[in-house]
Amino acid sequence: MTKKTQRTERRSDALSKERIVEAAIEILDAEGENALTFRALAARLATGAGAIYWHVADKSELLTAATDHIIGRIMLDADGGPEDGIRAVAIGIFDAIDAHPWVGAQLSREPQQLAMMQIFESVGGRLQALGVAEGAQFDAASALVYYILGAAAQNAANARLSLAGGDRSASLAGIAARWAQLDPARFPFIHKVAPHLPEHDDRAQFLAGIDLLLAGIAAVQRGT
Amino acid sequence: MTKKTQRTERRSDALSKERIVEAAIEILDAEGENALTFRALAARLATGAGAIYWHVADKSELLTAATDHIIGRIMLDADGGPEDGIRAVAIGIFDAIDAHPWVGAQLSREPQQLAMMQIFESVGGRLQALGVAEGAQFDAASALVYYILGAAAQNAANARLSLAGGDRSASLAGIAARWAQLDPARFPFIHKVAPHLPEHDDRAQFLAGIDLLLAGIAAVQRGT
DNA sequence: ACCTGAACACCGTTCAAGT
DNA sequence: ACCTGAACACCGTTCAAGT
Repeated sequence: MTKKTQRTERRSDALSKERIVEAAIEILDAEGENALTFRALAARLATGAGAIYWHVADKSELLTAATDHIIGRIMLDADGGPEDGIRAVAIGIFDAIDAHPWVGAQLSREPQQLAMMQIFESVGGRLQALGVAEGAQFDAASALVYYILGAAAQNAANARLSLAGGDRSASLAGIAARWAQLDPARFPFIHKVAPHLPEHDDRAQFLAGIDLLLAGIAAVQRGT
Repeated sequence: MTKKTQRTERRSDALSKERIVEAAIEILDAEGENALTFRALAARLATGAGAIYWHVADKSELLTAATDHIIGRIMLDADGGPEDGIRAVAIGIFDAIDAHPWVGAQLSREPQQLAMMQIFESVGGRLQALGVAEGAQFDAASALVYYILGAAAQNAANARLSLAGGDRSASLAGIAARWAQLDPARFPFIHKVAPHLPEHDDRAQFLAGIDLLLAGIAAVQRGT
């Protein structure tokens, strides 16, 4: 019969690393990497800037945790046979970085973080299932992971540009225009390719690269 | 017969973009990315911080110019047949980033810079010489460039770690130790691979990845 | 144990003033 | 035209002080 029970709502939101990371992700997604400051984060969490340091060592740990959070979720639902599994992992990462460009930058900044290890493990394990020779597995896994991260970082950077200047097809057209300005004598290949850029599908091209690597791995395996 | 000609030595070193970029490269190489500030740069050039802005728009342009400077030199001396030329370009970039880790980070940050275009052109042109079908050239070139940049960024990050903690083999051993601590049930592949890490050769592994891609490109070409 | 918020040291960048 | 250096706005991080 206590009428004045815990009417104070008990701030269900006592600060925690998890809540901090979630708020950081919201800021990163909505306003980009530059907008994530401890002051902005503290304001959003309605606390002092210093409070965050009780739960998180520094900004680097915050970004690492945010990246692990995103990638960790992805890695759960990659399925299918070994080859398709590798494609699924790759596409999962690609789409995650499309949705959260800052993840791409962070992955290539901090190679020892858990997210990287998960990617490496899930690719490597599937290569084993694919029957790749023991001695070749490490190199093959590295190649796939390097490729995935390289594409990820590039896409993150391009997304950053698009964020600044309009939509995707507009910014592709802008890039094509810049390419066309390069000296044709010095850059013949780029000139030949530039017109195809606006119609070009990042995601399909990314997958094509994965398939090239898988084809190379298969070719080496059968001794071609 | 003017005795007091220009005895003032005429500071042969009037500020210029080129001198600024060179000084920036020296700081980046010697003390890392964090050490490059406009104040440090001004001090080294014996001028005011603001003077630099007369020659360079901002820090981003400075890093872009420094990166273009390094990569531009590399691209001149890649030689050999088309396949070997691609390997030479790749190894040139790898070694450049080994010597200047900050280049690796910068390349994946600014994909539209001249250095990237040169890499793309020199890889793409050689694919054409290799006889890769028109429609497959763009994807193949992208795959190679993504891979090269991904490996570059990872190596840059690892070099940053080594710079902090001792030499390369020591830091590889450190990484192997961290890998061994991961849960073996969740990370069986990493556990199998960890012991091979200390004896492992970054550069050879990087080249192995290039060869996988070239093998894949060849396989697709002959329709396998 | 956890939070507050002022303070510190340090940035990139600008700009009035000099030559 | 080019340089100087103080000033501005803004960081990450620390820490004495509170509850």
